[in-house]
Amino acid sequence: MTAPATATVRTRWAPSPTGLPHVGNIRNALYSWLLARRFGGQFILRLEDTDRERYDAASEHAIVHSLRELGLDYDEGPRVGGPVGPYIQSERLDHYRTVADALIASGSAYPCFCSRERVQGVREARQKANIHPFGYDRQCRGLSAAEVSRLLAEGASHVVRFAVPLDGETRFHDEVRGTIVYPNRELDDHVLLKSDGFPTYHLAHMVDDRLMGITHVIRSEEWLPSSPRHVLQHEALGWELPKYVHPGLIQGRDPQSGKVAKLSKRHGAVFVGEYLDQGYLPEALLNFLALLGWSPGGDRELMTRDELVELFALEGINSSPSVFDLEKLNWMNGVYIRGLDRPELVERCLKHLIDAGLTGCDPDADERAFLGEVLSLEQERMKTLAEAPALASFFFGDLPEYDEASVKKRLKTASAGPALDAAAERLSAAPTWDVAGVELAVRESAGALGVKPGEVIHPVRVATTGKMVGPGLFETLAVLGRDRVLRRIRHARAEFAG
RNA sequence: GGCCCGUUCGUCUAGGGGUCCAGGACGCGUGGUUCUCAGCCACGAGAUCAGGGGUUCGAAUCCCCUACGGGCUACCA
Repeated sequence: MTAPATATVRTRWAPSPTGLPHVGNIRNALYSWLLARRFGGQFILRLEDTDRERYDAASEHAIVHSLRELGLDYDEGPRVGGPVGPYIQSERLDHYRTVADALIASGSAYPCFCSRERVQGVREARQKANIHPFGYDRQCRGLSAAEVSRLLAEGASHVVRFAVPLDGETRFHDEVRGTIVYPNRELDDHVLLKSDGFPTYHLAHMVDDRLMGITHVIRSEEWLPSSPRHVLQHEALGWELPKYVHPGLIQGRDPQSGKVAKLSKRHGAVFVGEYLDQGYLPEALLNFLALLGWSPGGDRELMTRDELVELFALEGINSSPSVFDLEKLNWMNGVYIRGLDRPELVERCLKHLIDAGLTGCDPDADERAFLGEVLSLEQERMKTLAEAPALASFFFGDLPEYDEASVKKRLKTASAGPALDAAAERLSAAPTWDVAGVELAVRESAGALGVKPGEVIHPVRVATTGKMVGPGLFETLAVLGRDRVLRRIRHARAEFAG
């Protein structure tokens, strides 16, 4: 795609603060952000808080927080402001009222005084009798002007509905799907303004997109069926359509039934904050999410944020749904963790180590250096940062936690005792305590006993780390330090080895 | 039920009429490296491109039908 010659690209992410943002929501934010950054435009955050019943202040914070943690900076929005604010819908109610009035004046909308109960009853009856459209039966659309003003004067509760054309069809272009055709007779007269004076999504989003100069509306497939309503509203107002982009949905699998469906509590919807807390790196999450429904073409998979911006294009977006695959995210996160340099690795793991009580909340330079040595030994084994404490805990404290199976296999054997004794003796005498020094000591112990190095290495590993899996033994011993190593070997010798 | 959208290895995907008896990645299996695990490297299994009809000299690629999957069907977004 080529950059629009005249208008600059302006995209938005417009979540409603009714729940914490999950990866499905964030992917749309990502695509919107990427498009804006790719073409040097603006990315806007707008809060669609028009549902007073479901409003949740915590999710509002989570939305802003998640974007910040992921580094998806917005040019305009709540807190930062901007030229076409406010960016919170509840603060711009008059705009929606104005547009609704204009629509009423031109005959494209009308007040509806029907009760919720009647509307619901009608809907059910029509659906059962297969009368199209299934929803509202347009009773109030035929009200005389006199009747309307009488009811209005009485202060009768009402909503404002859009007058959908009775026949014909609505067609529009979707950037990833091509032409979409929708028969108008399937569309009932949807609500524009609720009885509490708040707009519905149908009205609010398009008014704001217009007023905020949004050029590309990126939202998932679930919005496709209501798009013709939005197109019709634009036509009624004589407004130019933004470009519509409807990527396929992200689906999750229900562990019970194995069936896939739109991400939801039951179907694997995990909040982004949770992934971040679990130690998934923002850059890995973004890279992975970008690939769920988009591809740069070819074999390219690992991409930095900048590369993503550089390569992103609407053409690569997929119209078919995709299943969120945690296994692949785990792999990718591991790749990114392995790419971290030592100070970064320490920085990112710090929170988890502190929470686990392995280090103080403000480690000094020496402690950080030690953490760096420890973590880089475990780095290649980490799938998430949260695994750091469990993997590295044996580096801390007097004694490690001894794993029963490991002890049984490597320490409670006839050869373990002599091996530990020999190792302890040579290690205590080792002239230098570094990788080469301890390696020499351990190998000489084996030589003296006339056994293979493994016969000493394995018992020493369990004696000093408590487990039979872990980083290379010599590197481990070097970091552990002579005192700790000898103490542990002697303890294991006395405690376990026959 | 109705309408809309979708359908390439288990999963994410490349591919857009001949170079595809379909390529890459995750996962899986085997082997190598090695003190274990991990990592890394190599190899392998895995898709009659949902099925059926067309169009064409030629179709994963274009058209139609069917099946299946998903979405929507609120004074929620």
